[in-house]
Amino acid sequence: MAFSIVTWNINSVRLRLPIVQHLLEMWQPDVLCLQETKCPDDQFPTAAFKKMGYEHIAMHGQKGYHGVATIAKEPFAAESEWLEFCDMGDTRHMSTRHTIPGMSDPVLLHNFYVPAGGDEPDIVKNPKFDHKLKFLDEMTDHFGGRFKDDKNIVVGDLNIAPSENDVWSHKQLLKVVSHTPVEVETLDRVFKAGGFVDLVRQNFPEPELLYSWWSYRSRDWQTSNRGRRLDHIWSHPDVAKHLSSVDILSEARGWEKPSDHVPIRAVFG
DNA sequence: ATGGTGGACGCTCCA
Repeated sequence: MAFSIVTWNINSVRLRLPIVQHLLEMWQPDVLCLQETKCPDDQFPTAAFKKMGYEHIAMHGQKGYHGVATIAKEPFAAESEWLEFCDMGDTRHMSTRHTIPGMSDPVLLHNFYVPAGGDEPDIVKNPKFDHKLKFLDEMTDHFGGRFKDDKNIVVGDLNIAPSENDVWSHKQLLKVVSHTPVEVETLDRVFKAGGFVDLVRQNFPEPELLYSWWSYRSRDWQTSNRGRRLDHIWSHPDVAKHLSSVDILSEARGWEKPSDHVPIRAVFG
């Protein structure tokens, strides 16, 4: 029995509700993790999801910025604590426990929206870049500490394209926030602390070019194809063993009023 | 070297 998890930075769940519904009809995932919902919890379009058979919703949102939500067909347990990164109070993380058929232990599914980090890759001149690196350091602490005995899955917009095959031009992006060596190294410490497997790369090995995001500031995203792989799905090796396929839905970048990110799906079993 | 677009909010910030 297959079980699928989708992650998507939706850039306003209320504005994008039609394309979210389209995705649910198309893929019917068991679990959908959204980032950048930009929606306070009491204004989340809960009824629209319930009407589509997604009756179980946990969210952690705020007015105007950030916000994550995890939506499922079957019941799950939401962890009551969110990581309060850097004491900013930003809604950038939530975690939920799910039972996946064929797996003996429940998984702990982390839904992340890592800070973008501003324009300049300098921690002195740019406090947002400093915040991004500190946020990642706190992730490393948590995966080496409180979550170390869990079967973790990490999904979300991590706002870093780690490999040279995750960007349209490695050379031209080395000094661009999202692909700088210090970000890649800091993210790699998170990855190693959790003992993770990159499920997307397990399915599409290097050197295949993979992108999940194309800027809005481009005349024709498809022709110029200057993308970056900012969205990720990682898991504990015991979970990775059950991976059967991964899909990156690039065509969603061309949908009506698109997000600048596209959905990624991992299928288990 | 610069600007390009888009969303939320409310006369501006963030990506």
